[in-house]
Amino acid sequence: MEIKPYIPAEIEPKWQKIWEDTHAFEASTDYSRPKFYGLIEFPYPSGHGLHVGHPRSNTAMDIIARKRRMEGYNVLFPIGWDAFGLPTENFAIKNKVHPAIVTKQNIDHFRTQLKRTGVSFDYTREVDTTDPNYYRWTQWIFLQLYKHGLAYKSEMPINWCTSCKCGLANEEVVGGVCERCGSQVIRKVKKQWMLKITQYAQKLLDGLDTVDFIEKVKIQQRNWIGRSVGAEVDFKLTAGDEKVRIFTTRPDTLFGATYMVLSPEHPLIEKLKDSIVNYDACIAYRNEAAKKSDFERAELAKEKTGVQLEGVKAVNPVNGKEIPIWLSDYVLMSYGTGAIMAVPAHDTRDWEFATKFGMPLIEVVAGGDIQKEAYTDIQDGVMVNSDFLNGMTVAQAKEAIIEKLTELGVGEKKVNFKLRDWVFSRQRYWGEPIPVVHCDKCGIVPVPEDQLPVTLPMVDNYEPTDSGESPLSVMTDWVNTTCPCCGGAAKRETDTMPQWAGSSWYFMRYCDPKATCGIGSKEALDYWMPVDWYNGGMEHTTLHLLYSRFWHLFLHDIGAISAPEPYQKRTSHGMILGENGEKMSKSRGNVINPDDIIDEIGADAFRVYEMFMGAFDQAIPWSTKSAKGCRRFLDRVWRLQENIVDTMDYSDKLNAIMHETIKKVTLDFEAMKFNTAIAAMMTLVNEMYAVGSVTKGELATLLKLLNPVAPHITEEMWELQGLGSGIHHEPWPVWDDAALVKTEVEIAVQVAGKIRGRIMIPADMTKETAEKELVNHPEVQKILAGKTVMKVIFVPGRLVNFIAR
RNA sequence: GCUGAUGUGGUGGAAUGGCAGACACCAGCGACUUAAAAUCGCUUGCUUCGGCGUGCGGGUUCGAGUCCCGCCAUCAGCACCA
Repeated sequence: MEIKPYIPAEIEPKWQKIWEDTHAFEASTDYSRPKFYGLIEFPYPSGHGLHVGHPRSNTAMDIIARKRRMEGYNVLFPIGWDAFGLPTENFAIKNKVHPAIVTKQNIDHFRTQLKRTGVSFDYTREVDTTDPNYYRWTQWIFLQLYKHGLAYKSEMPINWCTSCKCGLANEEVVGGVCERCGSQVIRKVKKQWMLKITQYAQKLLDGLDTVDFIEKVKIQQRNWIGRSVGAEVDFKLTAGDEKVRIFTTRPDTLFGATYMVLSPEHPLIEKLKDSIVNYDACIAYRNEAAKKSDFERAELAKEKTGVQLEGVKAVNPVNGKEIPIWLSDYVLMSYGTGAIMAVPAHDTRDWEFATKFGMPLIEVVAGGDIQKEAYTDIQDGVMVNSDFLNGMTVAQAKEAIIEKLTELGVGEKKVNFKLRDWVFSRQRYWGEPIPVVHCDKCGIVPVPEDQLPVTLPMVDNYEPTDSGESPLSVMTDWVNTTCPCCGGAAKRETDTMPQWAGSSWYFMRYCDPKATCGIGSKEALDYWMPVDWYNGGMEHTTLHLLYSRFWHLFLHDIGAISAPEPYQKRTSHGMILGENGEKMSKSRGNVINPDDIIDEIGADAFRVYEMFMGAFDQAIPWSTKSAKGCRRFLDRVWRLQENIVDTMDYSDKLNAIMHETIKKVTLDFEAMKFNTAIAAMMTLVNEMYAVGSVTKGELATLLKLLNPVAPHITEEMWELQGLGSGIHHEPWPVWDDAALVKTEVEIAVQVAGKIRGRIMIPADMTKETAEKELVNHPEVQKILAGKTVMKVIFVPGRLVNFIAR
């Protein structure tokens, strides 16, 4: 039969319009139906537009969402814009356009591009983090955190460019110098708003046991939180009344401590100023250390540096021994207490430091060779040189020493977390204003909730200030206000929130995006939350995923949301690399624009390729040639219409493979093995061509299976074949296990594990029968000629292995 | 450095401890065509035809791409990019 040609440029816009006009993918507010909430990370609408990486996650969740609709669920699959942030602000400064205007343009561009890919987002629920109706509630959440003591101000080091005289993001610091001007960047201390995420460390850890995240995400989060059990121990000093508290995970090695190390920023240095003989050298060392990042400082491979505090020593509380105190930058103020006892015999970094500076080693756990390297094993060692601990295992010694320290009142058991509090201030314009005012009389006063949002003033100058304060600080009309408490003159907080703020609760807002009396109505939040399935990048595992879980756990605790955890299931996609195998970036010149690909092969083929190109969770280089192969596949699907047998039954020849394919595609989609699901459909189509014709029933099933991946072509063919009013609300196909049963199977014949031939046997042959009788099979006889069989191993449906001599 | 992952033909990849290379891409040959494109068909890991082959070296097992130990290489994150 003559059929019209397949022209994606005609059918794709046609169906996109029909879906929009019929509200096909809008979530229903019929809360009696079973729900499915599928989520992708909302994009940052950058000026460069969509790149081919975005559609990977989008299409994957789109497949799941479309399949769920066909399975009868009320599906929420929303989209929004994470639109505050540094790149937009920098673009705006450079090009003299207001960030709000840039943002609007970028969002419009992104939306247009996204719509072309045919993703079934519910665009009526769009969320934009820069919309005052949205950030009003971001500010509200901040106030709740503040009221519950989880937001506080603290001195924190920031990156400070000595030439631009402004604070820099880590990303703007390249190799220790300012990305813009190349001048040296130092760490400068500034008062910053902090969120006490550490108070939720244990809850964030425990919650992981209740959710279905892929294992590597759970492991990364657990390691990031970094719970470790140890002890805090007080060391007296030989000068002054001060004590130094140290944290250690190895209190059992206390008798092996030969010196102490303080972080160069440790406040004790100031307090002991008068007792320290070489105070100037200590300050010089601290200034040197300020030039390095924590990351550089903690590096194991680097040469250890340090300076000894002269004039003061520390006293080991268990044996009264005096040990020297050093400053070294490998001890960070941000972890533990900023001070350690150094046990060079049993800690690698201490060992390196001690070897370099000639500090003594005392072996307290026997079993290694401490002259060669630190002995860090905690399983097999036995305590020595440790007074009352001698002869104990490491585990026993830990218990015993903690008991002793507690008894003496010089230490205690301590759970410590690597997780640090969240630096929440930015000295930037393009972010949510932090809703507090500073009053000379009343101090920090939160803006009353009914006065939210505190809107960003629309002004012309949002460039960084020389003082390092936020650009908002020079907008006196906005800054000067009255105190909500006493009515006197007060000043607004001029720091803004980080981009993380808006992205920490957007998934809640989708449930009820236009709510005006809260983050969303209780009814909507109760129905939709938690997110059933959240797919995103591995790069968001430790920060965004933890921050947003923290906010959600907190909102649950104050009764604002019922579900305890925000995400029931979390999966991850791999990054799409350029054709040269490198990360796509403008500077490398290897960026692929989806618009170009869609122009060339159509959105459906683009989607098929995005899903077919490789394992979903792996990084894959892009290949435009391979993408064209996917277009060929759709052409072949289209041309199946040339030879159709008008029956809804499956033909005998294709019945088995039809059911196999339904099963494979159904299960593979759920496991996000999209590449093998598509391969199975390709195999089915190849088989249909081998048969020479398809029945209308076979074609209908193929179209339904393919619809989530290639929605436009399948809608068009469904209509052309007169199969109904829209494939997207057809029921998902089911397979019949009975149709999969085979009477005969081919198995491999091995001799001593090596393949020697293949034979056909009845599919239901039992292990006993096979092991007894397969030796007599004529083919097997040939293979085994002249050998004596010692043992037979039979694996049903797979192989038989003869151990023979 | 720390944490997590990855390594299989010319390329992307497939394979509950059980027939390595499914499905594609590229390339080559053939058909159709005045010709080209498109399409269709065939070939396609290496091989001295014995075999050899899943980054390298060991191990467990009747059997290892898959499990264990030790290396090497690459990628992601490292808290102010999001």
